Amino acid sequence: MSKAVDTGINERAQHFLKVLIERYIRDGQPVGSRTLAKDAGLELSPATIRNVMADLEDLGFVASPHTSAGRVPTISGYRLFVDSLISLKPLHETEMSRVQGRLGIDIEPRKALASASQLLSELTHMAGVVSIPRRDQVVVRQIEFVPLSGTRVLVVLVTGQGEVSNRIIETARQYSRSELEQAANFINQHYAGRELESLRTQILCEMGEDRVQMDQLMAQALEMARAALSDDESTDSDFMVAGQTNLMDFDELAQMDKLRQLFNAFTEKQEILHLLDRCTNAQGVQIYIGEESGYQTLENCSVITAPYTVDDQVIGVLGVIGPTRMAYDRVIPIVDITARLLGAALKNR
Amino acid sequence: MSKAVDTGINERAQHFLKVLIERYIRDGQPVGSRTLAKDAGLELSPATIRNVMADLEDLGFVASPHTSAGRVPTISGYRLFVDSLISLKPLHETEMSRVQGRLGIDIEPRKALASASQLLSELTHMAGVVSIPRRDQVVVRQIEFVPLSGTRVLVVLVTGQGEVSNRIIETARQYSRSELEQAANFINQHYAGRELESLRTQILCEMGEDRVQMDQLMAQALEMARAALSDDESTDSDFMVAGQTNLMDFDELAQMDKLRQLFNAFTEKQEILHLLDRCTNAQGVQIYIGEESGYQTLENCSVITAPYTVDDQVIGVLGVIGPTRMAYDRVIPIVDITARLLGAALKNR
DNA sequence: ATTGGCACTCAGGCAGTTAGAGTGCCAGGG
DNA sequence: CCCTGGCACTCTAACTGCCTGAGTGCCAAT
Repeated sequence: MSKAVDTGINERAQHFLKVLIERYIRDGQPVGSRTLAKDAGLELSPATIRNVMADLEDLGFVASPHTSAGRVPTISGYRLFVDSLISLKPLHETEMSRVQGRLGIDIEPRKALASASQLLSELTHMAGVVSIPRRDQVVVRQIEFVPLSGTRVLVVLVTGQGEVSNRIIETARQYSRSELEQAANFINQHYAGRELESLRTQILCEMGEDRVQMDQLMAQALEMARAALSDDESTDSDFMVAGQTNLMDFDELAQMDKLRQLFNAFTEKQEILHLLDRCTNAQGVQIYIGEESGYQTLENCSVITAPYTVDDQVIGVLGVIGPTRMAYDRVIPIVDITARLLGAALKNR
Repeated sequence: MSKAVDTGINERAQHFLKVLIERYIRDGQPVGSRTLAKDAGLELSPATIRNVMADLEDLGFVASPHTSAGRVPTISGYRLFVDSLISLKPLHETEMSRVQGRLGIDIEPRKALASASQLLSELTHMAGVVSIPRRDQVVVRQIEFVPLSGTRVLVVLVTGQGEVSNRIIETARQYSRSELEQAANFINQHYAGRELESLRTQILCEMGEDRVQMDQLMAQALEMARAALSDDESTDSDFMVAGQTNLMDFDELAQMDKLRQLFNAFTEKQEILHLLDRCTNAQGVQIYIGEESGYQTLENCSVITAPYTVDDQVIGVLGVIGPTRMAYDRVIPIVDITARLLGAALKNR
């Protein structure tokens, strides 16, 4: 019993597939029977290999671009490879210390995210992406109201991670500075330390229920908080990219129209955002090979992601985007480690 | 006496140059004598045209890629063209109303900038850039200090345009909420309405001079303001891009290495930033053709910029980046108008 | 089951040819 | 003096045929 899945091929064939894919990933040329015979280690003639390769082709794990070229892995080939054949290569020490250095503990959250995406792109020579944690999964530490001109009020929100965000709301009437201060005090005393999302729902709930017992101050404070937390822009998530241009170096992405689509996907954001969102739920490294992601745009690309967590709670996803022909054995550990260390870096606050 | 500059060529030759460049801009092919003879309107034979073209080549306004190709404009050719030959094409009505619609008066400054760059890229099918106004050229309307944990104080700065920015400073000792409030009051009363830059220098100055007469409150307030306004990150300027990928459609930029350099320039920002900065001082539309910009990266590109102003004061620059072979006659008015309307949109606040 | 042998296929590189576009120059004409 | 037609020349781009190397599939022998 070798691996979990029954692939319809014996262990020797799997070994050949593994070697073939490793070779193909290395030099990007279709792999022929002669080459494979040498690489495989076993003392077999090219002719034998040919038979095996024909089988692998029938099962859809490899394909040949034309009659007299070698074989190239298919999507299913890669899939089998990453699922059960691959031998992961741990990071080199120098790489490891580099990641640790750049994701040191005493770093602003925003910068940590930037470093992470930068690191991913540098280590893999592909594009690194890091989703920016959604505000509503974030702990509210403190809220402040500052009067502006007229009925406009500036709301300042300080999160548990030390990030600050502000927004301007219109109120029904003009409030004095001290009124606003009282309102803020009220909210801070009663609700600080909650997640934004739960805070929002609870406030809405209490406004519905206990209307009778509320004094005017409470009512005002809650109304203000409601306006401040209403979810138009604070909810929509975002991500950062680094090393986009690395993708231009890969021959398989060298056609302008494809490349353009891909780059547009980065600027329009929502497709990628969807994809990253999907990965939030899974745990550990996830891999989408080529069309598996479900986006036309990522046809010739693979995406490797991992959620990053603080106190065992997923707060975001990071990953790498590159051509299907990528060094999975190196990239997977890189993504894995980076996610862990980013989580750690965000914790110390 | 035709135009201001003596170019060493008579009016007829200038006319031919104009027609040649217009033609070349239209279809990107080297223009031959036969074609030019037809296009020029005058009843002249190709042979005559050839003589003129030879002159133009001697003077460096055109060049031929190889013996039996037509002529192509050189940098100096384009320069002469945009300086004295060009006939600008005003925006089409539909375009005009589109710009007006998207830069309507009641719009957040941030969004106005985004719209402007978007518009530029859409109308020209090239890349649109808009510099983000530097904070220190901006009027301070209001400042607030909010106590955080320990000695950390959150500084909130409201600008004349209604933008809000915040930053966290470390203070020498812990301040109470009311102390901070008094300090803010003091600053607001004495200094509101100034430009950030002048405010900063004045505060530093007063701290030096009148030390004697200051009571403790004033001293604290000024010290805090100094810390808040010290210029590490608040000064460094930034810009936004739209339609980067449009550049991938131009044949003249189709080589991956060039394109990559160009895209990197967009992400690394500082080169472009320099260039935009330079344009701040000039007034009206400015044009850099090819190597004129002084950047290797922009070798095959032209940059057309215009500063945008509020109350006759320049607060930023916007522009378009595209291949040297671009429709200058259309693009120049587009940049011009967009700058004016962006200025107008930012004024109403 | 493995292997060597053989016929077959295909891409890519090299050389040669041709057609077309355009040039420069010159000598003749208004 | 400026313009023009004519002519020889040059260069590119596209097509052609040819050849080689790499690789395959199949078959018969071990």
